[in-house]
Amino acid sequence: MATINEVAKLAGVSKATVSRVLNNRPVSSETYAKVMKAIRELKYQPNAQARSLSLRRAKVIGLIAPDLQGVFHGPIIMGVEQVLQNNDFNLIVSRVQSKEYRLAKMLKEKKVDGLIITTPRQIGEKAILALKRDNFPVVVIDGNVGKQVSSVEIDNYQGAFQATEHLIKLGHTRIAVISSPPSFRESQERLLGYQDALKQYNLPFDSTMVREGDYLLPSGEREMEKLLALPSPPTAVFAFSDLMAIGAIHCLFKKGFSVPKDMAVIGFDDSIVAQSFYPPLTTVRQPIMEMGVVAARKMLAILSGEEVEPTHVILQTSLVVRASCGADLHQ
Amino acid sequence: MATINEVAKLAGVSKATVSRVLNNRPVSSETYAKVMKAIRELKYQPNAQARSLSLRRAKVIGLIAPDLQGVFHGPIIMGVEQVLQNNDFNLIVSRVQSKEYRLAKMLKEKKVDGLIITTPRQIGEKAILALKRDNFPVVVIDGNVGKQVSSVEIDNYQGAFQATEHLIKLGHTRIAVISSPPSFRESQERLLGYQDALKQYNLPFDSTMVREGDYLLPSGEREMEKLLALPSPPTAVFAFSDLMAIGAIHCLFKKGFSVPKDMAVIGFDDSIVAQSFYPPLTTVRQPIMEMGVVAARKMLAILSGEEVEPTHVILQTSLVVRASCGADLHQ
DNA sequence: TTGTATGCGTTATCAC
DNA sequence: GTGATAACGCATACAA
Repeated sequence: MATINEVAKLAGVSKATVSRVLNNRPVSSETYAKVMKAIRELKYQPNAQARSLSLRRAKVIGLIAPDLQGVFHGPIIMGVEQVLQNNDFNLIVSRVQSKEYRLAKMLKEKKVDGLIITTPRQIGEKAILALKRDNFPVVVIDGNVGKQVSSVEIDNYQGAFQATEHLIKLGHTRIAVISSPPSFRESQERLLGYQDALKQYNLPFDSTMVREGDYLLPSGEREMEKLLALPSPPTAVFAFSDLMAIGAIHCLFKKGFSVPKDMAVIGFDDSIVAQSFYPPLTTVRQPIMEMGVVAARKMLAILSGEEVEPTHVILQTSLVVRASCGADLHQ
Repeated sequence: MATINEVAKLAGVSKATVSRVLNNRPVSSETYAKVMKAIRELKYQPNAQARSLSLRRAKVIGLIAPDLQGVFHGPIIMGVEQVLQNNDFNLIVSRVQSKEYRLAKMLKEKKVDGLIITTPRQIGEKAILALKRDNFPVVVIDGNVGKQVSSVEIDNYQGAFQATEHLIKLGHTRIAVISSPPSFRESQERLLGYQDALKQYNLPFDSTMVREGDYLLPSGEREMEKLLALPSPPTAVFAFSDLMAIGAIHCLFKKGFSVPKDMAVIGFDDSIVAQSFYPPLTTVRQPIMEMGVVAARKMLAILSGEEVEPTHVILQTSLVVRASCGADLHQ
């Protein structure tokens, strides 16, 4: 590959001048033409590494996630990459490993200009705050590490409220919940939304109605079974993930029950499994890809100096009514 | 951040010596100790960009895909990133845009050392061959661009044969196919596997039994409907994706049919939707993540000079028997 | 407007 | 074993 020196030589100018036309700085139209001609002839392509070293920025940002696929992190990657690509940045993705030090490494090596960290449960708040303290650009998705670091989250409270309210308006009074681990912040937020909806409609809160799952299908199936064994079982169940909702339905189907006739079921996420299941799942839609988009925009704003103070955006959920609760069966 | 110069100064040695300890070259144990002490004190971290510029390799490889999420490309990314991380490489992911030139750009800029390209339908054979001609390290996943470029694919023929044979052994003689677009190579390979299985068991091939879908759910539903309208409908259907198989089942359920009692349905992929659907889908499993793993290993081998001649590995599929064909209902 | 010289932070090639 | 010094390829302050 040709270098800037060869282009300069062929065009009969100094490499400083070549650099100028590359960066759209004022040059005479004649030299511009000469240089462009040489660039084309040599098929010259600037070396990104040399440029990065000189400019002290890589035009690469890193994304750290516990998982690089799946219904949650997949769309986030899509969203992030989309806006980065439109701004001529590249995206390095990395799955977080046990050794948390890897996190800071990419930044300190200057391999990336900033880091977007999603669902930083395994990483730990202190590690992220340490980065922030060293003044590294950091944006967190779906995690709470304090007000010092910019973040984008979704409104878990509101999502849970919507789901519960939907069930209540359908006439249900005994509404069970299959939750995620209580230690997760979103579990608490969603549980609060559920309880507040109950309260607002003067329905009693019954602690036997809330079961703990782990977001995956088998836990939904398992907890539904326990719910069914209750002296007074629920008539509707709100699962904190689509997969657990589907797991609950598996249990119901195996026992010969019908959905939504015998039991209304509502999920959370609106992932591909919600749309493709039969009956199509009513669920709370998380604007997942948009989280990635917003996070990437925020990172770019930080890098360009537009955003100096950390900000926190909370994206709204929306209820997607399909067939698993008995409304709008015309899907 | 400290540089190698500051470390040298603090340790009272030259930066060449610091570089030596960093790269495990012979130094006296005393100087080694001095340098390490200085490194620790300054929290020195080598600058990856400077190193890349000097070494002319970035220790980054790029992955170009039509999509960065979903049941196919998500696992591929996982597989690739896993082996790269274990070898201290980073992964830049990029969704292929209309402008194909972006493809070569990362390579020519030396932002990445090599490129893994998946499902290169939109990219075009000539663009990839052009890269190969310029001697850029390239590995293709799930695409055929000729013997010149290393590739990893799955055995579509065998997968289709397995699926068809399974249905035949279950007693079916009228087996329909919901295919993918005939222009796709894998469509042809799978169709051949289907036909050969028929032939091997002395079953006639009926062209009205093969319908064309587009891998997505609605097309499965649509084509199932047409199949049902036939004078002599099939008793089993083999869809070339899980989503189309599920679409077919949607159609069946809406018409009051039961699966597998009234119709056996088999899919292809073994994606998350196959496992979570009810009835759980019998399907042909593609070792998707493994494709990523193999591709990444191959890329590393190319870069280290181990692999000089292009090789082509074909991964085997396996039949996952669940409930949608009536066998092994004990799932 | 253009050229010269220097810096960016490494590694590598020499000498010593 | 160790230390100068020259690349690596680009951007830029300063001169001209």
